[in-house]
Amino acid sequence: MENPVDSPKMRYITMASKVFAEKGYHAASLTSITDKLGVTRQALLHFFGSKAGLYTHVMKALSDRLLTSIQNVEGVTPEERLRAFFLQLSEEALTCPQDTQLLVHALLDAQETTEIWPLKPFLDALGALAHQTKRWSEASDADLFCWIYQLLGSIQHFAISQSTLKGMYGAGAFEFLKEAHQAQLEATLSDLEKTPD
Amino acid sequence: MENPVDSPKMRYITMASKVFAEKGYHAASLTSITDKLGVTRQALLHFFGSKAGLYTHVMKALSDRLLTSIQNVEGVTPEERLRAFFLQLSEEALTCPQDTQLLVHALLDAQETTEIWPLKPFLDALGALAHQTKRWSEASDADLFCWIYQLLGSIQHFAISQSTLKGMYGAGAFEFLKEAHQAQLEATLSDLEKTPD
DNA sequence: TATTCGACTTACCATTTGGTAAGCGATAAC
DNA sequence: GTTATCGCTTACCAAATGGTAAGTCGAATA
Repeated sequence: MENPVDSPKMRYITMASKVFAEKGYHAASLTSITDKLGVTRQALLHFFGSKAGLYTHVMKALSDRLLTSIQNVEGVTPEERLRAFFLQLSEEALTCPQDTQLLVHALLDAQETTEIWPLKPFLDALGALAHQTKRWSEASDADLFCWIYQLLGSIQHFAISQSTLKGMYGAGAFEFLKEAHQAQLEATLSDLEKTPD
Repeated sequence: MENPVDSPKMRYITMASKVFAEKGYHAASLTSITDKLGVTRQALLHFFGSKAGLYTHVMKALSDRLLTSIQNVEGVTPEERLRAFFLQLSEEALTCPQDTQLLVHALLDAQETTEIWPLKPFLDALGALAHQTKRWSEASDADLFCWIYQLLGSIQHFAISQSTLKGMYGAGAFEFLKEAHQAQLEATLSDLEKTPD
């Protein structure tokens, strides 16, 4: 099984991911994707059959990336790994918000369409990791999940708000917000050292 | 100045808000809005000039609703009012996620288009209220804002994830998640009674 | 009664959309 | 040398989109 990153198919998925992330599924036309690649629309249709087919591949790639990111995170103890994961996620969501945008778009679109849940493996893996920490080993699945989801929510919501916040308060003020956001995240993560009440 | 809720213009804005919330700006066609109203597409164009014009009115109405919701919240002390506001927001985001979806769609679209910031008055009012609490009276604007935005983020992210979570884990399991989410929110809000470290 | 005006509608249009059908040129297999 | 396959392209299409222009029709106004 060959899966080179520079194969045409992969190049198309990569570019499509960018455009879908920026504009969302409906606003992203096949032409707007292929224009940046120097090929015609039909190149995409040749490989993926339809726009929906392309989107499925894009979401699969996103799912794989998310899962890989949590599997490859550095650290010895579960606490270290979980902490490192969230810090890494926060930084990437701010510097390269593509995957976050893709994911939030998918959440919003979920009501109309989706039948598959590309982020389930990711969430399950994250839950399994958290469950190994002392803080959450005894907790209920619901409590654990909500703690995780709260972190994800505040990180991703802040990330997709970037342009809006810069526009409202200025790029300078946003730098302070980023620092405060980071500090707050680390404060929440330091709870991992504690045992439950 | 007359502004009855059942004027044609208002009916159009209300319905357009629903459709824009569900599908987002690009996927929502004028026809998909007017079909549910029993009028033709041109009725909208007559009142609002263009689709973009309609969307502007929709966002203005959203902005007004958000601002009103914080001004009308019940409670005597700032702590009570802020607490009540977030609890009310969380409940409404879950039972009637329309405004939340509208807002998140707007955040995602912000990079391409928007030049106006409909939620700035809302955020400013929320910040002003929080600043009156003992917990935050001495804090920096950035720290205060991030605390608010973290709450907003987790509430709204959880709300737009509703269908996805139900699809992934089942409607029954989601009820437990909702309880845990609520409990977690109240725990965070109880921090308001404390003074800063 | 005549006129204006608001709230639409019918008719029409250019553009863009996703999708189908068929073909083409280079490389690889036989 | 012929054939098949891969990775596309050109040509074409029906449907939907936002938008313009002009007209209709009832109620308010003069």
